Amino acid sequence: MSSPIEDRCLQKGLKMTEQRRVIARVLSEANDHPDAAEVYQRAADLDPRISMATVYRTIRLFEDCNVLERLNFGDGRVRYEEASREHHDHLIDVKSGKIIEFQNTEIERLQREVAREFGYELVDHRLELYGIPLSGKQTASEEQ
Amino acid sequence: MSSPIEDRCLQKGLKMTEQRRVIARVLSEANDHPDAAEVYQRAADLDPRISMATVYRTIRLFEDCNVLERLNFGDGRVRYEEASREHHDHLIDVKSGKIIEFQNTEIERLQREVAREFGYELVDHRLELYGIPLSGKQTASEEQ
DNA sequence: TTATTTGCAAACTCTTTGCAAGCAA
DNA sequence: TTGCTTGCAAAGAGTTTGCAAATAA
Repeated sequence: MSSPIEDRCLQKGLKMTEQRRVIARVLSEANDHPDAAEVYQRAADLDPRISMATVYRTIRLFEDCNVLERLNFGDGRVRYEEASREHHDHLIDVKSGKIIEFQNTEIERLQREVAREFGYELVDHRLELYGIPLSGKQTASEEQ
Repeated sequence: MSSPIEDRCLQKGLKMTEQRRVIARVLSEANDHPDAAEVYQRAADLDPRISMATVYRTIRLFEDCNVLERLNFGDGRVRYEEASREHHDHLIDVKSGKIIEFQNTEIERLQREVAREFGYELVDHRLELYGIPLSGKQTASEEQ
């Protein structure tokens, strides 16, 4: 039983050890944005033969292979998510910590425009919105 | 000779030591986005009686008083800039590391709209654009 | 078989903290 | 004077690395 991340590693010719398979599965199955310690926790639950050092080495390997994306919401923890998924930005609920993923093509278009105004071609961007729930309103998402 | 940050600290009733005055001046005079080590370097050049611990404590103090803003461009270094200045976002030249500050009210409006769609009131945001210079073009800014 | 990967523990980097001495108000 | 601030060195948190044993291909 392989995971999407494992498949991408195989395509790239990486040697797949049991530890890497487990970590790939943890990351593929994560619907949230775990940090290294959380990845280790979940991987160790599946297979206790995994060490923290291997988690760090594997995370870095996956990053270098562009199968994993590093997130940094400025709270001191580096978090990760699968990189193969469709592009999106993040809306963070500052009360609960809940993270909502969204896309907005109009904002993306304006970003390219801003970059071009300054003489640049946009190659990447990072957009995070921080919000508090509107009073008396149900939030529009149930994602974690 | 006081600096804008020192003035704001005095308004807030902070006890101003020589160390705090020097660090405030370093931060007020910085046109770039120094990290803690760079702040220490510049402060120690002005007054060798300053320790790294004091730099960290003072940076935190200034942050808590909202005279200093924490930046995180995802390169593993936490950087700072004076918080009293007008709001802006950052365009990072990935070739040279140059950082350009910009404002775009249309993007900001769309951000509030996105947040509201999900049932949130936008309280903060972080937007960073990463670009490479358009070939054959002069970049539109000389800022560092 | 053999080059790569792993676990362990030590090392490293960045940041925070306890404490006695120093200083601003 | 007196409570806040400092420098120092030690402690923490998070991450990386050297090395011998284990393992995928």
